[in-house]
Amino acid sequence: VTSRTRRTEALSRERIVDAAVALLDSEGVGGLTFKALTQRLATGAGAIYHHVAHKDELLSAAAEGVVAEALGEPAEIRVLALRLYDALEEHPWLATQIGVELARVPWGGVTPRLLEAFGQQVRALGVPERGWFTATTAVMHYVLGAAGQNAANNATVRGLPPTASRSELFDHVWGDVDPAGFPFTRAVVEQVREHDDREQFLAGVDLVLAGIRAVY
Amino acid sequence: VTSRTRRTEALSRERIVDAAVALLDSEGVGGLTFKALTQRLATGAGAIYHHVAHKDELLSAAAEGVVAEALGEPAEIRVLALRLYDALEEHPWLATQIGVELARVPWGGVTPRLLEAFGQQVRALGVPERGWFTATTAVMHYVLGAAGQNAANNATVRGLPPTASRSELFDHVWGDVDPAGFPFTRAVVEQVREHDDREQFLAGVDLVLAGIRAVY
DNA sequence: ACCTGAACACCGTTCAAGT
DNA sequence: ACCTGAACACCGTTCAAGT
Repeated sequence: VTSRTRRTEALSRERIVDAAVALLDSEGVGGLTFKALTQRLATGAGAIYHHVAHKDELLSAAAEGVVAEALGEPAEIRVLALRLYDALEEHPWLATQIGVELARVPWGGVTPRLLEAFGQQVRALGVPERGWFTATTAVMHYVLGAAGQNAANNATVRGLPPTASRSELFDHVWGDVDPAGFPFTRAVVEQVREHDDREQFLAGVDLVLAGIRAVY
Repeated sequence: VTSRTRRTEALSRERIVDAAVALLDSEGVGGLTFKALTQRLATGAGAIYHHVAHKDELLSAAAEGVVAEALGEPAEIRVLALRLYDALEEHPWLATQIGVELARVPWGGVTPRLLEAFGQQVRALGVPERGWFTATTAVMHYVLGAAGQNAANNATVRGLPPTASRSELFDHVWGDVDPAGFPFTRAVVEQVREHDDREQFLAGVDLVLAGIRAVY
């Protein structure tokens, strides 16, 4: 006999983190509460604290799992960049959380993982040791920043009525910006309207790569 | 006669935002609560809501004020970068908040301000219009990412006993990272130990600038 | 050891009442 | 119009009690 809300598996850190990721994906950062988590896992709040020290650790673990999966096997920088681009699109909450992780001291799991994955490829490009840090962080920060901003835009598109055009999205993003005071911004937005987001993103990666080649 | 908790000035949006920045600077993000704010301003919670829609708007306004002041008059990219570097060091909470602002749709005041300031300088470099967006976002994301991470590190130093050496800081940042699984990260940390943070940061800016010159 | 769930301290926000 | 501050709904975390 099975009860109506039977516990399929024993509670574990892994099951808790998986449930957290599912909640973050479907409800956003605000959706991850201990109430929602205990309901989904059919357990009590204390049970979760038996596997995880506090909510921050849960968010870190969620981010690390997704980042680790996205980075996957070693690959050239453009491939790593696109994998993160896709991961951020799939998990929009990840952009902000990666920002939190990079600012965390001492370093958690996400920061060394990113540094290592991109760094090994920078080394493979033939960059001398003195340039490793500069080159790696330049790539990393561009990739995470640009991919994060793109993810936020796309998450907004999904929230608009499905008939909304790409133009309407841009008008929505543009918002209340005063065109008079921001001539450059206005020109850039008009120009981006016609470009493919992914190509635009890769152009930025190539720009940083060109800088690496020019300097080292 | 003056009462003991006299109200020096009438409440205004500006005074509220100033108090918020002061609280954020001294207590961190966690220190900005309506309780602390009402105490500091000697008022009630409702009074604040009469000038500001909700806490998010308060954080946005705080970030915009600081960013606007940091950007100041137009200047070449390296100067803008250093101004932001210093501003983030002085206001560590700003790093995370800028991340939030860049992900906000529709755009708030911070994003167009940053895009405009850097963009005008990119244009001045002679970059053709098709490269404006790519070049500007590449610079912007590197500057904000690198400066933010540096700010987080320095905020941690300030929290350590004043006798703590730069080496001890690095050991603290390094934390529990397993050297075996992260050979590149280990090498980079050892190398960064001996460099000046600000020069390191500027080297990254120059790397991106070299990329811009190489591509356009 | 692992789990339950009521209790606690704290938070952002609202609103009837005051001036 | 501007302000007061108690009340409300909600949140993360704790802990005595159960198995």
